[in-house]
Amino acid sequence: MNDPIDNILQQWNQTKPELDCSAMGIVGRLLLVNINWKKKIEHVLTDKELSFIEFDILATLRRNQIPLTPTELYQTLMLSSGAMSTRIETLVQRGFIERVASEKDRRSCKVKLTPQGIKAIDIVLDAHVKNMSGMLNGLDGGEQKQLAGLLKKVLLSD
Amino acid sequence: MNDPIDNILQQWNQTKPELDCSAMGIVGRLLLVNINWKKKIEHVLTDKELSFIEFDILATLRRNQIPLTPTELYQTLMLSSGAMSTRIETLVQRGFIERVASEKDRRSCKVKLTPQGIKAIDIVLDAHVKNMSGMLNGLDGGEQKQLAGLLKKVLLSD
DNA sequence: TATTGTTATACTCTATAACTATA
DNA sequence: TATAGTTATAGAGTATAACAATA
Repeated sequence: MNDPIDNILQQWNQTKPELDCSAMGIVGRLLLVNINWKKKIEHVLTDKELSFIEFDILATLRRNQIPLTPTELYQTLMLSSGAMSTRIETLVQRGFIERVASEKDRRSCKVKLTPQGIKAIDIVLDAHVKNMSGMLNGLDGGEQKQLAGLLKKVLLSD
Repeated sequence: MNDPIDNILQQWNQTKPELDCSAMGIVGRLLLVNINWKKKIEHVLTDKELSFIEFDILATLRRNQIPLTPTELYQTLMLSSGAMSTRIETLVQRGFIERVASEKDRRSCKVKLTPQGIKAIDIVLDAHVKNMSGMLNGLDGGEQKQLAGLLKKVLLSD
């Protein structure tokens, strides 16, 4: 059975037979799976009126249990400070988070989930986890473990 | 050995022990590998003054061997017609491609690589393939085949 | 002087829809 | 009427740098 990448590799093979496409077969497939999965994830999040990065901020706060500074957040989520400020502000205005002034350092603040924010992220998280399970339906349990292991190996080799 | 996702899963486990994180371990790792790999790919392409989508257009034309219409291009590359028009125009102005008027349908045209465009994409492609091979250094040959197979299975189950 | 966080600015990229020409 | 491709517009999102307050 052929997937979309098989067709691309076949075209390359006909055009440039000397080209070694083995790496392209892996990288191309991973990028394509990423596109498909991201669409499915965003579909669930949009349903709850959250962007991917907004979800990431709320989820990061939730699983850390303690409030984080804007600096910690933009470093964790690989965003500029300015972009993080904007995101924080819109989440504050929607009642999901609040800024708590620091007592030790008066330049700084902690970003904290509101009770409403906790409720919202818990609901979205539930839908998100179910959604991800569905995305993996094509693999059995053993294959899922295998895939996780291979991806982990790639991450650790970076 | 722990990767970044292990830490996230551990935090979730402490915060919400009832949450089944097995799917998150796979999806999270794939999204993270995608971020890392895309950065590396874009580093090589930027070096040659090409964006990812510009590279994709040139590569699509190269491996198809025959010129394609703008419509075929934006459908293949999942872009709007307007966005594709803009991309085509900048590539024309840089001498990589040209529009050839269709004889059969005077509304239409074919987008064709110039000799300079072919030379450019061939050089970039070479660097790109080498780059991708390097990205897979952490896996041996058997593991690479395994990963390709698992990703293919995911794509075919969508 | 350096750092925290915000604000102002400008830039890139896109989708949408209006538009032209042709089928 | 429908379609191919372009153009005009507006929106989302970002990084950068200037900025104010504090260390």
